[in-house]
Amino acid sequence: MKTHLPPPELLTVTRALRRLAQALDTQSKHLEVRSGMTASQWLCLQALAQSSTPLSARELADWVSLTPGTISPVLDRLEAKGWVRRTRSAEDRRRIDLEITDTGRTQWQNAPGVLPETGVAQFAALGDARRKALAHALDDLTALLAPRSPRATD
Amino acid sequence: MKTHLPPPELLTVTRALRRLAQALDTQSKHLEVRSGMTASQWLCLQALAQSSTPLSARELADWVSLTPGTISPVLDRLEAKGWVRRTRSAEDRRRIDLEITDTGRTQWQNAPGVLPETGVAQFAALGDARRKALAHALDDLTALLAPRSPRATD
DNA sequence: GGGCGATGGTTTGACCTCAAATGATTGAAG
DNA sequence: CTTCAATCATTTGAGGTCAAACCATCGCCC
Repeated sequence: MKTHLPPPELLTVTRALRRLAQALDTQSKHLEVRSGMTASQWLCLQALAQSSTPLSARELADWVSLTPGTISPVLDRLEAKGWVRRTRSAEDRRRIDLEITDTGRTQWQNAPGVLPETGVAQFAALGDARRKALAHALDDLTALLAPRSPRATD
Repeated sequence: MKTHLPPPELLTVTRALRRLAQALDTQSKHLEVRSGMTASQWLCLQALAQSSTPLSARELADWVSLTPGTISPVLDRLEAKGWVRRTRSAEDRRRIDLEITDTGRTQWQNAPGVLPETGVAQFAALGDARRKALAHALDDLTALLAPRSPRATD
């Protein structure tokens, strides 16, 4: 029996999460018109830009916390724009080696991030302690609500 | 020039937000197989269930923080299942009066929420102060990152 | 060498989301 | 009364997301 009725804060949390999710989506669209890349594409580029070695599709998917099926069409678009290179691996012909191209790297560097800039600026302007507190609280909440860690590697 | 380089907490925040967004999506799929309704559908039902008077499409859209164009197909599916009723308003024939049906209400009441139950339980089990603190922090962050309040009414 | 299960990537089907375009209907201004 | 801009809902087009089905390839075992 569900004795404990839900605490009132739950509504607040739900609302806030929805708004955040929506903000992420909105920023993604904004990013798209400004830089020609969506948030997912940005994230993939980031992962590839920061990796020293080529990634396989699964590795990239793990890195950005998405499924291989999801990033496949994303990579199609990135490849079409000439921002990533897909090459079949020589050793294991099932694998695809993913690499960012030079133009892809440039595009990524010049693009605004996945969070709205004004928000980021305000966040950065907060005091160090306050920032840490917010980040920590959000992390805690994430641990509660998104328990299945997408990366068991840490 | 972007003088202040981003604070390190930003990466944490970004990651956490992505995981939360993904958790919401996952829960939505889960909700779908368990109750035959997705998160958006659940939210629409909730709004209609809690409103004493019929809502127009725009009012409902505002309430759930979505656009009219988004909820239109959602309502199609809810109507097809017989969980909401769409009736053209008599006074203003442009308007659609949206109402939840009895079966819709029952379905909504019996469905798990839009947040993963285990997470909700853990959250509820926290101390009152801790809960409030988390909710408040999340709210602050939302105010920063999702400034365009969808509801100026409070 | 010939199966055969495991692994890697892609495709499919169903849904969500938004901005912009469309079609109806209203209300106000001539 | 007619017109015309504003408002309401829906449709369209482009993307994202997942699970599950699919095909290719590898590696092992006989």
